Amino acid sequence: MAKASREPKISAEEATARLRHAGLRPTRQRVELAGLLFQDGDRHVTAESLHDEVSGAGVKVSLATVYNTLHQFTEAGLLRQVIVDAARSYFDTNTGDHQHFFLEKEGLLIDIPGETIAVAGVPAPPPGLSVDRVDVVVRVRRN
Amino acid sequence: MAKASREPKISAEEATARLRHAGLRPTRQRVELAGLLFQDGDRHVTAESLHDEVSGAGVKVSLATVYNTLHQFTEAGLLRQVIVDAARSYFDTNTGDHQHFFLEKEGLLIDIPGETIAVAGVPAPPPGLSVDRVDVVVRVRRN
DNA sequence: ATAGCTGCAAATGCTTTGCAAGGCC
DNA sequence: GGCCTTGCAAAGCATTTGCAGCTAT
Repeated sequence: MAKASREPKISAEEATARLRHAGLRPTRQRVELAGLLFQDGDRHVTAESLHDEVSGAGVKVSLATVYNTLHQFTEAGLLRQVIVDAARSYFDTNTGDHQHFFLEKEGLLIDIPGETIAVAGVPAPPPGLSVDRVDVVVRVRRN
Repeated sequence: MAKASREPKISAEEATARLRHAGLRPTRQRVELAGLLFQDGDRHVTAESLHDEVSGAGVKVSLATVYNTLHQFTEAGLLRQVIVDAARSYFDTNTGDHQHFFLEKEGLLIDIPGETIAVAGVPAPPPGLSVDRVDVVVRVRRN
């Protein structure tokens, strides 16, 4: 059930550089997690899935640290949080403008490039409010 | 802090009829909750807010029953669940096609009529999947 | 009568936090 | 050395569930 066809994780040096850039101290755990997360531009993880993955790779990182790290990465702009499921939080390594397909049954997220979808007719928000972001979630199910 | 300008709740008879229609037994608690929920077509509640409201009205209903009732109403098609916040579930009395503004800071949901927003360019979902629904959440903040 | 509901309290599942020990600069 | 980070375990929340007692039909 492990992901067989993923590019090898990025080097510790790359991960370290990336962390320093974001103003985060490159600890062993962060470097390890960054290595797994940023190997390509399209990953969706939950704290648990990432913890399983890093644990499966033989690295010891506590679940609490995974949670903390995901939030730190998010604050640093390295990740984006995606809210589609009441039960758990997803984190997306793609921080750019894009939307998602979501397969609720399996907890699967699939990116939709930002230019693909056009949302027209968004009304002006009520007085005193301004638009922060427009999220589109295309909920899908298996046929 | 109570909502001062809300229409009086619908009569117990109306609520009862509505419940029977949905195939739900009109118990005291359900009639009471339905009366509060369906007084107009645009309410967004959480289990806790509804529990506070019904309790504040001097009616005794346990929080567990509020949760159960919200889910039963949702299954019966009387409510729709809205997922915009990782921390809590919202239920919307408007079950028709429409979208939402969401003020995260205050947990406030505001309806956007279905015809207002047009989402174009939704790509065909990956093979084996079909679109269930397209949710648009316009996240706003106070100026 | 009886199948279905309710309420309480306990349990659950995800997430956060306090704090001592350890690691990076 | 000093400050930041980690890890564990405990705490926290929203939500769900088991089950005895109650209620609508």
